[in-house]
Amino acid sequence: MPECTISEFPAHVGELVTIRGWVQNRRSSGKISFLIIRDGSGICQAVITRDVAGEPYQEIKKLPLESSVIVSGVVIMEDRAPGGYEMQVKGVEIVSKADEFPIGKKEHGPDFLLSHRHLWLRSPRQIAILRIRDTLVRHVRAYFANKGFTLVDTPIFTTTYGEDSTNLFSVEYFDLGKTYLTQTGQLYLEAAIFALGRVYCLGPTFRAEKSKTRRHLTEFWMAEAEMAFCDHEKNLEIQEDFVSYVVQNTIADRENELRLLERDTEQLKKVRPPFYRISYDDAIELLRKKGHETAWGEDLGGDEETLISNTFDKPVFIENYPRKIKAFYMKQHPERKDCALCADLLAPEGYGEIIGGSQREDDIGVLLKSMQEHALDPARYAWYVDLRKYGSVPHSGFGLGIERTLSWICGLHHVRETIPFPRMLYRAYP
RNA sequence: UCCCCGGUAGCUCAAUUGGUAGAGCGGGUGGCUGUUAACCACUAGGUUGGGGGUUCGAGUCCCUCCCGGGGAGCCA
Repeated sequence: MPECTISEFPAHVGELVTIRGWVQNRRSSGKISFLIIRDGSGICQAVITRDVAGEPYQEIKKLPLESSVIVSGVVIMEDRAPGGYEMQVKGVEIVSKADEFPIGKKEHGPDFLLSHRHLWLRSPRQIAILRIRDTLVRHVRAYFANKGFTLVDTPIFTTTYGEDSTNLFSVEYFDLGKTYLTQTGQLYLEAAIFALGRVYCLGPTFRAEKSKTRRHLTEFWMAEAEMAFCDHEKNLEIQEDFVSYVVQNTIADRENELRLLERDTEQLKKVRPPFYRISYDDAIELLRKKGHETAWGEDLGGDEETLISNTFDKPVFIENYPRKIKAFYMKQHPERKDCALCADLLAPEGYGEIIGGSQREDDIGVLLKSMQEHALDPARYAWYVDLRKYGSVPHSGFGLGIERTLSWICGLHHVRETIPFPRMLYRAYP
């Protein structure tokens, strides 16, 4: 008997086929049972009657949810069935009868669901999010491949830190003492542009921040790009193009999943270049007009970001932050010496920062001074400083947070649903 | 580290000014040939997060500890 997947049903109408999967739901009557089967490609309704099944019918109608089964039957078109196709069952082989499944059909609280994340993944909503995540990542890679970027895998263990030393996870590394789990691949990407011109990486990053908010994970994935001979202006243009590309392609490919999540994609369809651009100075002024006093020189918090991003119907860049609140490697603004040639990109609808980017300091003198101001040990960064000695060029780059971007695309309340196994302040299980 | 909220049946939640701990779902038993979180009947299921205190009496009030959630700081 030919095997097929549920997603292939349209090509097998009227045929006798076999599918393999799990019992996602079950409804039964005296002489007829409806099993909802999930096989990883989709779900279908399988109809079993006592007359056809005979003696095993009594066992089939009581199958515990999530039991694994091999089901054979004829595929028909049926409006009453979810998805429009149905299997009229000839036989059911029980592979493994499940214990009582902890995740029921009614609602559950976040604590319970997170503790059962390994089982929660099977629910339709989580399946939809994981599929959209896969699609998003594919388009991120496709964009870079199409635009002449080379993938450069950056190390997870590092001895330099890109952002802030207090937020590093440290690891004992044989006889070399402490190394740290990477916060960013950027510094290594900078080395690679001298070989490859345009490069990107996509991997996990780790931040030991004691953050308990819906925007934070201790382990998250970031797509980072770095480009030689690229100034701040060009950097923003590429980011607009990149974000528009991945958003438009992802929502086009995943209409069904986004509908299941009840995501209104009208706002997302507007995500096309150019995005809005305001300076940090303007942002402070905008916040003041909205009755939210923020002193110049302070970083923008979650509330501030939400307020600003809700003001615009498309993503907005906030440019030229004060240097003292930004990383040491950002290039000094030529006119505003106290500001950096950088920009954060805020997603609309209150989702906040999804990209941080900047032109990098290529002047060795200014870089060394900046490292001094940030109290960094020059010995650890000798290799990074070297890059300014051997053919230094203007260069820029940015990093996109995969989970925050996915959270925005899916319209989720919390980033924890965007990653298969979230790592949070008080949670590293399962 | 700080602020706020929560912890009651396997799960989601009720329980009046302190007065005999309940419901829905899930489980079990039975019924039903087109169900859509199916439905109907019956049934089992509890050291109310731990410890201490006030009281004739505590799920409820007080103290303390533990666990979780949301937020702040920080950040993608």
